[in-house]
Amino acid sequence: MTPVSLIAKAIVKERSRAKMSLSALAAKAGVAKSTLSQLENGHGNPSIETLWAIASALDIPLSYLFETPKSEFVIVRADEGDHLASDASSLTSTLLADCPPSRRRDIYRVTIKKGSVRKSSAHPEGTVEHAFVCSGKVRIGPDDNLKELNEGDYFRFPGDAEHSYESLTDNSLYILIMESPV
Amino acid sequence: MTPVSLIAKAIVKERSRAKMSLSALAAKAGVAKSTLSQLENGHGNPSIETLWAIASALDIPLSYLFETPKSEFVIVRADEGDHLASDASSLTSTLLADCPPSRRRDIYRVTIKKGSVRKSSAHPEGTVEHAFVCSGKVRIGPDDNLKELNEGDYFRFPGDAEHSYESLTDNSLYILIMESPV
DNA sequence: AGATATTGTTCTGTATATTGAACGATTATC
DNA sequence: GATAATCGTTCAATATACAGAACAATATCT
Repeated sequence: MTPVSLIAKAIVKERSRAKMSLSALAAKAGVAKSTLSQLENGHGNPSIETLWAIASALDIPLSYLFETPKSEFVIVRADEGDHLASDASSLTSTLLADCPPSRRRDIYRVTIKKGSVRKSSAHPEGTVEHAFVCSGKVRIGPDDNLKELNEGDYFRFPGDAEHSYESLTDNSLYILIMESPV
Repeated sequence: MTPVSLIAKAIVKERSRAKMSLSALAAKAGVAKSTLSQLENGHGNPSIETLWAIASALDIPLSYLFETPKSEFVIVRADEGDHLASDASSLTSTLLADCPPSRRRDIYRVTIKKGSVRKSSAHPEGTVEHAFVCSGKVRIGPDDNLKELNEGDYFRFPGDAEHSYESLTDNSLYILIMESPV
């Protein structure tokens, strides 16, 4: 995959997300329509300033033009996971998620009490959430994909749909990592 | 800060890290020395293919040419932290770390037994580690900045120096997030 | 020391990215 | 239904990024 074709796809995708016409984006970015048109068709070899102008007009950081997205469910139970090689047998380490390039990963500590259900509306498209339960038992996930997690369980799910959190024990503590396209 | 000046600094820094001469890098990347020279001096407006070639020759992803690093210690005790507003009082959420642009954040689950001390040599410059203790008590951090962490504690520290992990209880479980410049 | 590479910078010709206008095709407005 | 606006593409002219050679300065040889 050549860099230009990657960029081409990214621009097309972002422009449709921003609901802008090619002409409008070109005008806002201060580049010629023809330039943008060629770019979106994967032709040419744009300069960095051109890309910068386009990214700014789209309100996204430059690096977002190089990423390749993905989104899926992953659940790793407390006793599961690919253990990494470790010289000391007293230590086991499991890679729960490797980070795609150019994404934000904000880290939260969350405590939740039994009784109420915490609803969260859909985050921006492409958002992914990672939950890791430290103590207690929680029911979590998109409304059509709720999972029950025990201590040590890890769950990754799309955050760009309505989802909820609920504690099934008196108190629950979990780490929430909110991953969003920058 | 203009994009070209950012790129200029990044290339200079990376080239010195790779211990390459300007001529050697230009040759490996397949671009003229003059082009590279101008770039490093912040002149011109490079095309994406030129940057791509240089990044490849430096063995780094393109997006690394746009980042601005930082590194510091942060520790948030179990009962500390800036709680975010929450409609339901049954839920408290604390932002432990917001993610700088263009960095990898790989997530690990780690269990460690009492007795041995797990040593880790220095990771690439700019690496930051986040540790969140789920159960047990651990002593963790760079050798000159070891911290004792209890359940619920969060600790962020530079990973580009020698550091170690040790369990002070029979068993400990913590989440380790390895943040690296990419 | 003398000779020879190698360092990074500056210059000029050429290739090409960018522009602005003209284009037909669609959609909106009256 | 006719007019007007906007859509995205294609074309010629211009601005400029790139390659290659010449350059002085430093480093590495015999």
